[in-house]
Amino acid sequence: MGRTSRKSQIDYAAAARRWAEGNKDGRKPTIKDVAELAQVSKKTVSRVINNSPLVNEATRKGIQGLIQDIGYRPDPQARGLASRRSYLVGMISDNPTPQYVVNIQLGILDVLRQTGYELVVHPCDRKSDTFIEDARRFIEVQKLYGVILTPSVSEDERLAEVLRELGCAYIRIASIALDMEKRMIVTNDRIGGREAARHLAKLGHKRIAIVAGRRSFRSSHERRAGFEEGLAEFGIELPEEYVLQGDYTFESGFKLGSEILDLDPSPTAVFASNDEMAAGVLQAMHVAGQTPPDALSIVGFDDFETATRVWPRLTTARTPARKIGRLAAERLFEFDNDSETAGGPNQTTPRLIERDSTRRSGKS
Amino acid sequence: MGRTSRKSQIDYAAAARRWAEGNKDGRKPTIKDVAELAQVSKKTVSRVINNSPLVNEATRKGIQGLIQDIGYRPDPQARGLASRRSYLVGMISDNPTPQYVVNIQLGILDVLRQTGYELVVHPCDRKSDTFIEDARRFIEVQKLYGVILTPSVSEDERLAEVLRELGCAYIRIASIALDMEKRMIVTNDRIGGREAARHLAKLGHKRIAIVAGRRSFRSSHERRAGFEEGLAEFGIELPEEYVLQGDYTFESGFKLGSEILDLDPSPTAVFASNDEMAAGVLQAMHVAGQTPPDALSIVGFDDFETATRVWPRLTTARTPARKIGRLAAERLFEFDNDSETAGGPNQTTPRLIERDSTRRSGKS
DNA sequence: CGTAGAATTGACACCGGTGACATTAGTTTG
DNA sequence: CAAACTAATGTCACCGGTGTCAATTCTACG
Repeated sequence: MGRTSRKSQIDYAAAARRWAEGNKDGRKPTIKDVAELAQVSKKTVSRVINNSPLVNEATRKGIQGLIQDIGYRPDPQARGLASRRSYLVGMISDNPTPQYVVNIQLGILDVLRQTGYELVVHPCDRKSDTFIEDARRFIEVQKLYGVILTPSVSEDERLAEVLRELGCAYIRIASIALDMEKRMIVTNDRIGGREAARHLAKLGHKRIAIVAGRRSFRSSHERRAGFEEGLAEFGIELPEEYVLQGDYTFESGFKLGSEILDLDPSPTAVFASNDEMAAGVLQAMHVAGQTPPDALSIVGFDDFETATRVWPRLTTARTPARKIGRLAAERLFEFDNDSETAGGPNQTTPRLIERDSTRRSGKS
Repeated sequence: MGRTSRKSQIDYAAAARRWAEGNKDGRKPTIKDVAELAQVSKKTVSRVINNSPLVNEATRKGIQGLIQDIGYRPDPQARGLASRRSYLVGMISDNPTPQYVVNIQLGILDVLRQTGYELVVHPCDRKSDTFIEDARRFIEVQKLYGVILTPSVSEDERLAEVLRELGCAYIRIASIALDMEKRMIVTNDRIGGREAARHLAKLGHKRIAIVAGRRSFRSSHERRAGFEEGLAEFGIELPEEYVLQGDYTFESGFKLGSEILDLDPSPTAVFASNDEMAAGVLQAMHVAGQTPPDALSIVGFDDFETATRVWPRLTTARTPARKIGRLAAERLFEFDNDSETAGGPNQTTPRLIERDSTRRSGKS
């Protein structure tokens, strides 16, 4: 290999200077300009842009330099039109927690920044009856390169079906594997729930309640299942009246928090399956004149900002949202591999962050 | 006007049926297909799509129906390529508060949804030395239709200059008018600061401190200025030692909160110029064993989620973020008017929300 | 009724790239 | 040295629209 270029040497630097000269009016260079300056066809420049292996090394280097020098940027619209794709990645979400959404976005962008792709955000309402239709149009019309789905839309099988049908790459972020490995980022909420239970059990708590999220959410189910597993390890029962049904909102946490106060025998600890509800429970305690963790230890889930803003600061299982976004974007770009397995890490594990809302049982 | 179409009547409905017949393979229709079915040129269909007035009413109606029936959607890439524009709106932000960012996004999307435009998010770091260059590339390469700038990037004059130079429509969200009216959404933070002061003064407080934000932020300056105005109305002095310099972060609020405790004579109230810092002050009180508003009334600013999550819930001046996003997007689409004035409302005013973190001075 | 002016429509090149396929040049093989 | 490859590059139509300007059809009017 390593044949030298077949044409007489081109002075690319000189070509770049020539361009600078002849372009006083500041026109943006196109592929045609590059081709002419480099004395090759547009197609060869196109190959360089797309890292095609079918280009002589010397030619490639020269053209790359030229592109740098004159500041040529391929037009994504033209590229997309011709190749029936786009350089856009969509994020479809219906999660009401800004903290989560923004951090996932940031994680995705950490990766996209290096690729020249852009992120188009698309919140949605899964309950709308045009939801699937709207999403389909969005994906089809924009010819999205890929889509990242956050909970709970990520759990929607109809949407996944549409994505497959359209041949669009996609990654589903969820708490369990709902799809082929390469299409999932699994957050292992079950482990987080287990850690929460273990933490409280180790602190000597026996009467522990749970404020659960909506049953239809996988994460809610997983967090609870993990929690029960953790309790079981310590031989702790979870009586039915200790299971409070919330919906991940602060308000539901607040309401259930008051109910906890009426429980008899009263629990000494609660696991709220997200921070919002934990904050709600906490506030209910304050309103009732209690000061956790005196009478009640509280563990949350997610470690979003709220966890450190409230007092006492919440012990909570951290969901590494930004990292999740990053992984999702990374996997998205390896999606075209033919196998079903992921091309890299596709799991994250919550870690328990101990703060001030939990303490040893009995101490007061 | 109202001349009838010159060609013999076309049965558009029949044409649509014919399409459905001949398209068993589910190909997406293009403008060419529509044109052939309607027996007009592509250009006429193009005119219909773009609401050109140069189309006979009957023809327009027929083609519109046909487009509906066969589900034709113009390709934004092709449109953009030919007309040297795009159907993308950018949001450039460097605000660290997820609550704010997401709500602005939602507001923008409320408007975009009806237009077929999509939102591309672009967080940035104003301190990076390639910031301007990066932003320019983003805007130029994507040929953004318009850009919405949130504080504090919205205050960056270099960026505004780039936008103007590129002929890109843009809206700056900021607390004072920094630009032509049609390019601004003004949030009137000064009024919010004034309301905060009035509220505390009316409650009988005389010794009131302020936790200010970074001096270089306009909002911070405005909030403080308004606050001082409000105090002045009631003849209240703001001694220098009552001005604590923070930076809008929770941590700075926390740190300054402890310092407030050491002040002598100690203030009976504080105005923290955003909720994050207010929450920090509040937490510092808790850590010191105090329970606001007993010894210290606290007023925040923004009314983001944090305000209602902490205990006591914060009295605060509400920044209607989603509405701000909505207004910004609306104004963006009226941008092409030749005048310098805004085509609709371009101001919002914070409203004081009274909660539990403030009370009458002296009561304890 | 011929003609000017307004209303409508069309022809065609072009936006800036890429796909499919052809071509050319250098290398290896028999 | 011809044949058969391989490597490198080019040709040209086309992606799906829009801009420019010309052409056609009406309507109004002298």
